[in-house]
Amino acid sequence: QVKDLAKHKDSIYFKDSRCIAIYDAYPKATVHLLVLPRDTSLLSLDCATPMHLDLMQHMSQVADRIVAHLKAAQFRKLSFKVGYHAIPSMRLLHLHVISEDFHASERLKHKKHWNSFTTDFFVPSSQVLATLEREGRVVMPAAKYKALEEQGLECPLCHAKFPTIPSMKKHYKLCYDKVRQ
DNA sequence: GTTCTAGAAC
DNA sequence: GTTCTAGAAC
Repeated sequence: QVKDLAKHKDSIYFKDSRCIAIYDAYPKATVHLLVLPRDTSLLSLDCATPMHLDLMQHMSQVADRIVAHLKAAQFRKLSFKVGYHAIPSMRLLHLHVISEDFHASERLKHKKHWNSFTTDFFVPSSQVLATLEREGRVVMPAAKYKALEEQGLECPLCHAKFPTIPSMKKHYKLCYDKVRQ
């Protein structure tokens, strides 16, 4: 909820005239930040118009600069994703900046959590911008994305399937380290 | 988001 | 018996 942003007061990572980056209160990986527009009339991807392209491109650039900054400093071993949830949990547009070590967070507890960051439910910022530029709007079909959110657990690296979150995370830690070495 | 719990899976 | 999930209630 928008009111919950109040509790982020002490967790501002970056701020400029058009957007603000905060630490997610429930990080689903080692690093999990949100980039929010300061223009709170932009509530979701549904209401994004070509008028918002400039702002959303700026948010994307800020996210990319944050990733570069993190990788240059203490998180040089991590890789990151920058994107939007197709069906967001919070009202007010927010762009996720998240490291891909999803096995590392105790906050990632449920299948929906896993699927929301490892499947196409997570839509890269670049893809959203390209769609908005080409089509003038961003449509997220509810049925398609609900299905992605509810699907069985699958490793995004090797596509192996697992029945439970603990087994999924245990595998992913190994798979992630293997891909990385 | 959290806690609680029934029932499935192991 | 223990682990885990999903759904309800908050």
